[in-house]
Amino acid sequence: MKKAKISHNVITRLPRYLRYLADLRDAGMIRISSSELSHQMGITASQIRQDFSTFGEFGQQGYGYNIDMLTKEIGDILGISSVRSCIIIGAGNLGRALIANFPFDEYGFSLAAIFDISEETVGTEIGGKNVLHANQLESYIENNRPEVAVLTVPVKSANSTAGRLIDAGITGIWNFTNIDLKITSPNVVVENIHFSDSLLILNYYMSRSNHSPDDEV
Amino acid sequence: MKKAKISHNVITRLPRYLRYLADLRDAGMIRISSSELSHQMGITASQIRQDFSTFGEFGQQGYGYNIDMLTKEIGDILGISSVRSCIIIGAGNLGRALIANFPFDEYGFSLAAIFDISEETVGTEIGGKNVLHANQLESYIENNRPEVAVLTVPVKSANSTAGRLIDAGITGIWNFTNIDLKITSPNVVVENIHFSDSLLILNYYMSRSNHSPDDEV
DNA sequence: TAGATTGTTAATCGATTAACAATC
DNA sequence: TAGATTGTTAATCGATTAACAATC
Repeated sequence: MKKAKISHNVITRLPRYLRYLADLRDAGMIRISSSELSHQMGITASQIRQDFSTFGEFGQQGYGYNIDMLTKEIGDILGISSVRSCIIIGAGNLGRALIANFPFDEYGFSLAAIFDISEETVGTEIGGKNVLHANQLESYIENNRPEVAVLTVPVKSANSTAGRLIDAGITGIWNFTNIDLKITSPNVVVENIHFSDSLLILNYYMSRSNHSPDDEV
Repeated sequence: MKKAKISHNVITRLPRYLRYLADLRDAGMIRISSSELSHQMGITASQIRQDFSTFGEFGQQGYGYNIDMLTKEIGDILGISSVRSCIIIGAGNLGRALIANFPFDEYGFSLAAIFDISEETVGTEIGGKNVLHANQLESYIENNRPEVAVLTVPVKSANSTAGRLIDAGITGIWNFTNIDLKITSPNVVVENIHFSDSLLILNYYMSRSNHSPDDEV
């Protein structure tokens, strides 16, 4: 089964399309043309049509795109409709923030368990879930088969934890630690959120901007 | 003063170079060639040399790059050495996580103040700093001139808060809210951390991988 | 029907990779 | 010096934009 390779750039735009479409729907709109969406999003209508046509024919000549229908198609492409079980490793501040505020279920995930190693935290409840000790990771994964781990542990235990997760059968890691995980298994998907990289990029553009009005950012 | 436009792709790789160089230095290494770094990072040596040469001549034929020197150069390009004052708006879980764990000073920032609107939070201390009420934002910014705001407020107040920040003189926003801020001022730099986009991308690649061994990710 | 707008092909632009002379 | 490795130019590859026939 051969698949045409779809570029990473296209994939990264899909969630953004989804956000704009949700806003349009919330505003009561039914349909939108690529050119109108282009104005709102600040990208070319050509790119929008190219992006969508990568996955199918979602529009209609002379009409544009039906917002509900397009939302559903993009959601399906991104896998929102299928539910994947995930676990959070590390119930520190960041882990707790995700547990308290992040709507995993809106994005096709269900949060199944929380792990930590701190004596004070293990056994307590966070967000209605009992925090398990990380030494139970392997047995939990074998028995419950979650697919994804949210990695919010300190940097120094990041790689060892990731290794254990993968050995136990985890196939996706949402990595919040500020390093590139050393992973050899080709079947594991890793998606990074590198706070520090992002802040440095902000720093870069700030030191380049504002100095002369004709600079580009 | 005309500057050659440097591509965003190059900029996004700089923090990653910096992380690898720090690891190499920690491992006691003094110098590295583009080809050795290429193996470690999984990108081509050609790209590495191209990237660096965008900013200057940091290497030496027959020798490679001095790690300390290269680290310093890239750090300077990213603006690590200059200190920018920043404030956090929103002392919820995420704001607190950043205050507690994120080493702003390692990346050229100093955290100057924290704002919130909750009666319970305002007036308390977090990370050794007194939490101010958000109605003092304007006066604080005018008096203390922080450059950057870390936006960790709920989505519904994101745009209004951003507008106030910019009106008061903030020129950089590290945006953790899950939306694209509506900002018209051309001199404001925004860097987004969109958790939901990232998780959807993870979801996409998971639904595409593991099905057949010859698929690419 | 006439106007609007798609899906797609072709053209352009930009980014990555390859190659190699320069030189440490 | 000989070997290694850079910085840079040229070649390739891929992504974006433009154009337009198809068609709702």
